[in-house]
Order: sequence, then C-alpha cells, then structure tokens
Amino acid sequence: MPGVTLALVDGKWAIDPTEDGGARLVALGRDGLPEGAVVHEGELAAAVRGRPEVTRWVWRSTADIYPRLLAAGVRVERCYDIEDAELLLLGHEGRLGEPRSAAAAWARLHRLPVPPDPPARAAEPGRQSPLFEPPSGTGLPLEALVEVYADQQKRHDAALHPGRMRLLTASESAGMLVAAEMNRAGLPWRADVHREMLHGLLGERYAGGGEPRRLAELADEVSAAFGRRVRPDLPADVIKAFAEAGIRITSTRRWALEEIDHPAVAPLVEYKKLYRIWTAHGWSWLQDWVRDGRFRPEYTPGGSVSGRWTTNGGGALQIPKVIRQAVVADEGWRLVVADADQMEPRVLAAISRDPGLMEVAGHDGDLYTSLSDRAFSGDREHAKLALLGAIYGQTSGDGLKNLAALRRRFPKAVAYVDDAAKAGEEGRLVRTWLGRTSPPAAGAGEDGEAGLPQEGELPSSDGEFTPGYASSNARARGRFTRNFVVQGSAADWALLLLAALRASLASAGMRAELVFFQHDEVIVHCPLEEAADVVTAIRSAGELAGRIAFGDTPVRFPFTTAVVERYSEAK
DNA sequence: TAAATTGGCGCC
DNA sequence: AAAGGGCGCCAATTTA
Repeated sequence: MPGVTLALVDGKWAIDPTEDGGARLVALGRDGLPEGAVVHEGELAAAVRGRPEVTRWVWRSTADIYPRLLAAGVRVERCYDIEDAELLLLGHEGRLGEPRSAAAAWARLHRLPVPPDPPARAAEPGRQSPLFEPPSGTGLPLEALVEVYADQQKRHDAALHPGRMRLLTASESAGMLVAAEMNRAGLPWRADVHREMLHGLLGERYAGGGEPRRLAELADEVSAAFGRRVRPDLPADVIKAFAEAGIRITSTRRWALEEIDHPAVAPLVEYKKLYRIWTAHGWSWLQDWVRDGRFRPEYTPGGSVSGRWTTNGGGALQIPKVIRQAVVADEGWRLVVADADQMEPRVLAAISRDPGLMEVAGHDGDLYTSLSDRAFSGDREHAKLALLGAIYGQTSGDGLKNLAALRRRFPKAVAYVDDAAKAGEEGRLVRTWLGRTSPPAAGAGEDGEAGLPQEGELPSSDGEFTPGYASSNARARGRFTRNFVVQGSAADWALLLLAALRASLASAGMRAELVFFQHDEVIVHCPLEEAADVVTAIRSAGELAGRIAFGDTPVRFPFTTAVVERYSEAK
C-alpha cells in the first residue's frame, strides 16, 4: 500500500509565505539542511501546485498556511509542522510550558531572549475565515525556520525512542492536515431538522431570549413541588430548597438527585437535561455555528495534554445524542460512522504486552465478553468495570473489588498503569507509547537541569511526595498519569488511523471526505456507491495504525461501522 | 469592570 | 451502586 506509508525522508522542501501572497522555498537534504538556493515565487498556491514531486512540505504552522492552499484547490500529501513538533519535543524534554513558536525555538537555539507565545485567540462564530487574513508569520525568515527544523531533527535523535518520536511528530502533522480539511469540509447539518427538534423538545421560543415554554413549565413544577419559587438552574437555590424540605444534599448532580424521593426531582432532572440543550445546542448555537448546511468547528489536534483533539467553539465533541438527528448526509450521499471497539483496553494490551490481555484483544469480538470468560466467570459488566476502573484509577466501589481478579489474571497490564500512577504520585513524568509526555506537576519546573530526562527520572520540586504516603494532590496526579499513558497512547493510535485513512481515501481517488473525528470515532461523508469501499478503508487503516504504532502485536483494532443517512441512526 | 473560578453536564 | 481520567461550554459567583 504505497500511498499509505509514512515516509520520513525524501523530497522535502521548506516553504514560508511572504507578505505579498507569494512564498520563499528551498529544498532540504537528509540532514534537514538546505540543498540549493532559496527561490521566491509570486503565488503561494502555485509554488506548491507546481512541485508535485515534493513529498513533504516543511512549514511553520499548518493552521496558518494550509487553509489558504485548500482554498486555492491545492492539497498536499504530507507536511511537517515546525511549531507543533516544537511543542511535542519540548514536552518530551520535560520543558512543557516554554514558548513553542518558531521564533522562540530560534531564539533558544541562538541563546537570545525568548519571546513569549502570542495568546491563543478564542474562536468566534462570525470570525472571518483565515483565508482572508494575511499570513500571521512570526517574522522569522525561511533560513531561520530551516535552522530550527534541522535542530529539531537532532532532538528527535536524542529522544528516548527516536523512531517513535519521529512517528509522533509526523502523525500529528498529518493530523493538522486532516483538521484543516475537516474544518473546510464541515459536518453536514440540517438547520431545519434541528429547529424542528428544538421546538419538539423545548416548545415555543419566546421573544426576548427568555426560557422556552417547556422550560418555564418545568421550572413552575419544581417551584410548586417546593411550595415556593425555586430557580432550577441555581444549585445553591436547589440545595437550600431541599434543606427546607428536610433533605440534605451537597450537590445537585443528577445521580445525587435521583436518590431522593421528592416530587421536585423528576421535573428538576428533566429541566437540567433540556436546559443543557437550550444553552449549549439551542437556537443561538444554530445561528452561530451552522452556515450553508455545514457545522464548522475548529479542530485542534493535540489540544489536550494527552494528545486528544479539542475543538474551539461549537462544542463539536459534545454533540448530544438527541441532536445528532440533524446531522444528515447530502442527497445521494451517506455518512459512514465508524467507532473503534473498546479502543483503550486494546491499547493497554498493546502497550503493556500483557500476554493474557493481548490474547483477549487479539479477536474482533466483544473484548469485555472474552475478558469475563477468562477472569470473571462470565460476568461481563464486572469485567468491564474492573478494567475501566484500572485505567481510570477508581478508588472505591465494585470496580475496585474486581481489580484483584484483574491483577491476578493480567498482572503486566495492571502493573503498567500502576507504575504510571506511582510515577505521577512521585512527581515523575510519564509518556505515551510514541513519546508524548505528561506535563510537569504543578509547582515543578524552574529548576530544570541540563541533560536528557529518562523515563521516570524527572524530579518534581513540589516536595509533596513522602515514601509510603501520598497526599490527595499526589493521588489525583497519580490518577492523571495512570490514565494519561492509556488515553494518550490511544490518541497516538488515532492519529495514525487518521493519517492512514486520509491517505487511503486520497489514493483511491474517491469523493469521500472525513467530516468528523471524536477520539475513537470517525465520520466519512461519501456518495452512496463509495460507502462500502470507505468501510473497508477504515478497517484497513485501523489495523495499519496498530501495526505502525505498536509494531508486531496480536492486538486487533476493529470498528463498529454503520452506513446511514443520519448520524442518529448509528448505534 | 474584567478575569478567574465553580458547579453542572454533554461527549469520549 | 457510585464516581476514577480527558475535554468545552454556560451561567453564576468570587477575586483582582
């Protein structure tokens, strides 16, 4: 599958946009240093389009440059995003928090004062597309960018696992391309369907921005149940009202409310559910975020420390299930919705190399069922809770009880997350499989010393660890690092999945495009006749991602797929 | 008055 | 039955 490999060297060029809409470019050798002279082209897109032999474009920031190429109809196969790589390398070096702009990297290289990063700008729904903004370059000439790039190559060599680190920066760069393409494509969204649903759920929308009819009615029911006016959206008011009724609660979370026997509970819970839809995905959301039949969130690959993506504006990764009815394929097209099955347990099997868990994860069938057959006398729910509890660091409840059984049967898997938790409690850093590194504990830093950090050897300066005892802060940090190694390695795999899928769709010359990605789930929008091939492409990409990320492993990465007209029809 | 924090809940 | 990881978003409240 030549179109799907992740070649790291060959045909690399560095490019930097100029103020006048052109670009400066130079070919790069294997060492990352320039080969030949810098050339200037009058038009950025033409400069790229005219060099089809280039297999990887090295540039400062994909988010800055690629939308403009896409607008001109130019797609690129691969890129290397210098500022993204800088962030990953800094993290790996235990220096997360230092400025990551190319200008900062260049200044560090030359022992000059390091400029702080510009503040991140929040997405505004009505904001002009970056297409019409001038390049937001940092004023660094191409020659300096290339110096930073060559230095980054050396820093990859110095990483704990240089090959994996290269894979990490290459795949996150690919993720940047995917993100820009998805931002451009948008998720098909039927505003009329959405409005119908809002009306059905919430009732009429009153002018002046007040609560819709159904919410007002529920608020009245809550008040009637208490015998006085109570505002259901104010936790303090609700807690006080229950106290007056002789019921002591400390929070108004749904699970806490549902324990209570009181006539206010039912309307209160219903109110919270609908209130959430009204404020987060209601009429004003629709107005702000849906244009021309598409919802266009801004994806940020690696936006969370674990490497999961985030979105900026529009809450794209929290679309309530009921609202998904509004996600409808175009006429004659379909949505291929693919969900990776039990991704995190499978990733734990691959990274811990626990023989028993690898065997359980070596089949496409339901992982929790085979887990429970082996270790929980067929009790699937207990098996699932135990495994998730181990990954999340559960501290009480049934999950904890069943952890003992899990530890007996799958000692290496449990030890892997336990070791990560211990590292976190002791203030050390942990890494994902490909080398993304957890941030230093709060209060650590400042005293960073020379030399390359090795796994588990980075000191913390918060001084709160004492042998045999961990403070609640330390334990919280342990839960974080415990989960980080699994969630983050799963994000590693997901990046490779996206890169492989993108390459596969492009090489097959399909009209299909990726339109949604959410941790372990992708949606591809495609003509009906391409749907079967898309399903195949997704399955192959998942397996390929597993092999590239984790090497020779028996662990399988199957998907549940659905070819549907509406997102809500999947699952 | 603006920025930061809190509580709650949606998704994974 | 009870609450462990990661986010973004909203409204209200507290802090600067």
